[in-house]
Amino acid sequence: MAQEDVFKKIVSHAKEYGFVFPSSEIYDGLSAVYDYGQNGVELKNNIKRYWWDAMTLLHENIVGIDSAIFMHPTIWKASGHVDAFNDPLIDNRDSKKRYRADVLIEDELAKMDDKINKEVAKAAKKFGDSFDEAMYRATNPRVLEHQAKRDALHERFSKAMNDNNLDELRQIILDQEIVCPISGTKNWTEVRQFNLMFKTEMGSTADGAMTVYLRPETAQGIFVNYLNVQKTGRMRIPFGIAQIGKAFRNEIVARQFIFRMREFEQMEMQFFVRPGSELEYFKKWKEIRLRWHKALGLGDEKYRYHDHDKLAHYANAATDIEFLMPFGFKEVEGIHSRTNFDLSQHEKFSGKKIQYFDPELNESYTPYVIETSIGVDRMFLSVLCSSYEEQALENGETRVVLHLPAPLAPVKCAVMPLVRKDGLPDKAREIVNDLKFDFATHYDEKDSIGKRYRRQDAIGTPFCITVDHQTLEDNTVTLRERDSMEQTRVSVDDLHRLIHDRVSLTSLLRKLS
RNA sequence: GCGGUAGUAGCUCAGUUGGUAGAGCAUCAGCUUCCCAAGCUGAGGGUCGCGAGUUCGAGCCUCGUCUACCGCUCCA
Repeated sequence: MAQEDVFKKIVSHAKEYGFVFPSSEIYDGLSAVYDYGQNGVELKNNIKRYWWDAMTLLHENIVGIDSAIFMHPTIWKASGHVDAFNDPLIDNRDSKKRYRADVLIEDELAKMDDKINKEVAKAAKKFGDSFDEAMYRATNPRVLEHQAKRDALHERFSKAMNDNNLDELRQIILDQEIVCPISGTKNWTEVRQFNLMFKTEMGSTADGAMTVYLRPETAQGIFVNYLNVQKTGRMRIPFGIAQIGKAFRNEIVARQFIFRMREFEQMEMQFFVRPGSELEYFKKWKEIRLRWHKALGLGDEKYRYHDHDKLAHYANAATDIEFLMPFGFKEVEGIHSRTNFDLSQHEKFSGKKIQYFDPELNESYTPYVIETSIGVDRMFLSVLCSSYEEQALENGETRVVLHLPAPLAPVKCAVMPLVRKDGLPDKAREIVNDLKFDFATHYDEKDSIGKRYRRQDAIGTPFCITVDHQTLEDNTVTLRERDSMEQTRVSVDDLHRLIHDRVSLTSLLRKLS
């Protein structure tokens, strides 16, 4: 089966079994927004719990916070998000290529400069040593004419950019007869602005309202709380702050199911270190994070690092942990050495001193930061995709089974009476009422036992407990394991321990330390 | 955002030249059933993505719109 077909089946399966639904589906949906269903939310919560415990329980120098989605708008100026994601874009209808309108005009300006410079260079060659470039530029009529046109355009362009006048930008492109480098035509669309940040207003009256943004990343909530946590938690460098929360990006295109959504959830940890030691910690966190992924047992060969050659303005090292999805290796987690960029920016914009006094060095500095940032939804997708199997059975039938890591499974065990009579349901209920305090437990008495097993396979339940007539005699049940389909006869008294050994997060966490 | 393709029950799909919607699986109730989607009886569920138009009449034709997939494009 082609990988795309597998992916389609996984998407269907996710809906059919209550993992992921398209948002607002009865109103025809909302592009690139999805809801998690009754099983999806459990799986997602388990993933988050695994990450949270791995960070905060296993590292005594990492603490968590939960910052608000709304933040002071200046934060996004300091972080660079306001300026960096306001590109005016224009499409050429013939070549179907998209350009930044401002870049097209800047190129045109550069061309005009070239023309003038060539003119000057030609004159310089002609006149030799006695050539006075400044004088020539100031007096030659042709140069002056070109320069005037160029300056006029520059002024018009600057004004349009300052006023955020998109129609004017388009008009400039038309007036200058700028053509698409591919198609050579002037068949342009409107200029549109894509700001990746969602805007809203805070304050009830129109004139008193303030524009605020839905955060495009959770990291800034950590940076602006750095001082609070460091001081109140008596934290000493190196230390980390972890956070799980929603973030919002108004993506131009958002595709591939929950891989790229407009509303998504991040699990981020910012680790503050002494300047100069950042690359050492960068390396360390790359390893720690990969180990966290691999401990799930989804398959070591499905992971790879992707080191960035081109670094963002704030970073001095960056790598992705990529996972093999049905549509190829895709970024699931990013590990970045963000230098002291963010804290320095907030120091500058807030006017507050954000420094750490290092008692060992007896000096103050702005800490450097290593960031580990993982998308919850992408993690969810990687777990779902690698767990999905259409398995051919010996009897010629197929079963769909989710081989979810047991600690992440939405339901840990299902208890079912073999038949619906002779007091077996009562006995099964009794077992459920004992297990339900510790494990997500299902009870099911409907349909044949085989059908019930398949239903649990489809949502990845690791254990099925079946009550039969022998149970009434000797208090034993059969414990059926999801992946092998093998059954063992065990005492009801041992159930708790047997299940706990397999489904508790502890077993996963122990692999990490 | 552009281009192409598609949208009918929870899922997978059928639906003839335009004549008031079907199947399998799933769901629910009951019977049967001593371990891997068995069987029997019955039931519920769709204004055919949404909105206009053409027509005596639209799931089918036309336009618009929303959503998804594929290809561009973008991705701190």
